[in-house]
Amino acid sequence: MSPPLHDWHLAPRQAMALQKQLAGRVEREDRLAPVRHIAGVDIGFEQDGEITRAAVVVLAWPGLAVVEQSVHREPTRMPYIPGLLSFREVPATLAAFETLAVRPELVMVDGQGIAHPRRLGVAAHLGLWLDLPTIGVAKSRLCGRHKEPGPERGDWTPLVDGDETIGAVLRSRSGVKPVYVSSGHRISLATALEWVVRCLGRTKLPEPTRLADRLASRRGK
DNA sequence: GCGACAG
DNA sequence: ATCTTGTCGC
Repeated sequence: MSPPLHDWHLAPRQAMALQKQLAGRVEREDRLAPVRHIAGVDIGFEQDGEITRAAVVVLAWPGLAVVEQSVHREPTRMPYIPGLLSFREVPATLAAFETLAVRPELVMVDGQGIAHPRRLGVAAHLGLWLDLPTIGVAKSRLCGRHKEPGPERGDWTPLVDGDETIGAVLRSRSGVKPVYVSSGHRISLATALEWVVRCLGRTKLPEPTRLADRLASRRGK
């Protein structure tokens, strides 16, 4: 389905060099097909982190009804290293995607898109491998500076690193810590923000990510 | 050298 | 990420 871009088992040093190279291939402009299905992605762990559990939930648009789910478990490959999260989580995610009957036109990932030191967070990296539009929706900040967004749902402020705007800090729900939204691949920040807001339910996280999070952590409802 | 640091 | 009950608030 997705052509191999590179090897996954790399020393941190090599992984970082690869990220800089791949970042040059990430598209920040919109290149979206009509959206009929949106996928949410998240990773969880079992047995003290020994097992990595990738979860993908596909929702229909409009309506956001769940149409398909996929879970893939495998031995954890490497430890968590800030900035190298994709090397730990993307392989398992790709395996989960391969069992899907539906190919979504948009994917939301729990983590950063290009709001990353070398502009290649998990969402951007996954987008390159799947060659699909992806959006990063993180619960906390990895890099960049920003002002506090307004108090109402939908209020947001730009996430800036140096002289570059790498994402947005969005108040997805009033009275709750904001989420960090950034384009992953084949989508602009403005469009990414529109889709995240459109997919908001009554919780902090947009539905795709929220449902994937539950499935990955194997929590019921 | 001293912090910061997605999940 | 994960270990975990009750509790405060809309």
